[in-house]
Amino acid sequence: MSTGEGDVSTKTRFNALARLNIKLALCPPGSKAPSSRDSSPMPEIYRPEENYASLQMSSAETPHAETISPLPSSMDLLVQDSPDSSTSPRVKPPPTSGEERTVRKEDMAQGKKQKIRTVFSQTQLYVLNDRFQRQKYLNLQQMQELSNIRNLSYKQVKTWFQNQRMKCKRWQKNHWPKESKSNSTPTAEYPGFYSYHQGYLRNTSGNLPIWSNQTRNNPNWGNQTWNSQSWSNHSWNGQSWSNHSWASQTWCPQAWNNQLQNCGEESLQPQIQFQQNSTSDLESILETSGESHSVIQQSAKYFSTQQIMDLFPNYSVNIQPEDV
DNA sequence: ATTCCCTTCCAG
DNA sequence: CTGGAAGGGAAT
Repeated sequence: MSTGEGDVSTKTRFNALARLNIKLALCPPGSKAPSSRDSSPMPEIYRPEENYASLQMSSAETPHAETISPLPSSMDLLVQDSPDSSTSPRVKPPPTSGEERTVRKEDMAQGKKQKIRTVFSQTQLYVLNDRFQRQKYLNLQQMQELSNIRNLSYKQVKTWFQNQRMKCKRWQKNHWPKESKSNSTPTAEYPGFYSYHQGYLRNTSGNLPIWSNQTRNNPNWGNQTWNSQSWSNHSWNGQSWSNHSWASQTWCPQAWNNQLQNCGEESLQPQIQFQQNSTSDLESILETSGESHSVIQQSAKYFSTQQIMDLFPNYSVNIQPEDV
């Protein structure tokens, strides 16, 4: 734990992108997308210092470097993020100089460390979910790349994926407790994706403010139609994920490793598919950086200004300061 | 090193 | 109170 994440700064591909210096004129649908920028002026998330430095982002922040408690392993966490929305990943209400909300001194005294619960932004969750849908296990490199996309630490990505797997697994178990010997792939309908009540994402009830069904999706969700091939050539240059990782999944190997198997087929169709060819991943697209700017333009249709900035921190986005 | 699994405990 | 990020332990 101490050493924990080996967050090697791998942010390089963005440099190329940054040069493009694409400027977008965004017009959020209804100009009210995630208006709820509300109170918290500078949302932020924790992230390891390793990455922290390079991505300048709206550096203006760092207003009050949240003094994170004496958390040993959270020492590597820094606060910083771009404004996103109401769900802004703000962390830990400031200890409030004056009234430390009784920070469980007893616990601290007992050696218990104070936890800080990060709240990921919508866009971060979107990227993560988007990836998780088609890939349940990431190798080191992939996690690092993913973490760089949105200023998350490797550790956070890893933890998030682990938690997602457990959540999905739990959900599945509850929904097919009796695996009627059906050896076939347990088509789970894990509705967990996009059901983050904290944000606007919410698929379960068809309440998708931002990236609602933009059509453009092929009816084959959860089918290995486009998925299978897209991932097969996506190369797992990582080492052992194929062997060790998913082979060890005892409870439901097929569902998991199936890089394409997504836990919630019909339940989560709303998803933006910028280009439904080789890679539909936001991150993947970004990495290729070639046609990235079209992607951004695309995304501008569905994301709010803040979200765009959130997703493409290194782009100079021409935004209209529409905030409340 | 990773994973699963359970637990802890904060944020909403 | 719940959801979920993170801590920690055991197994691999």
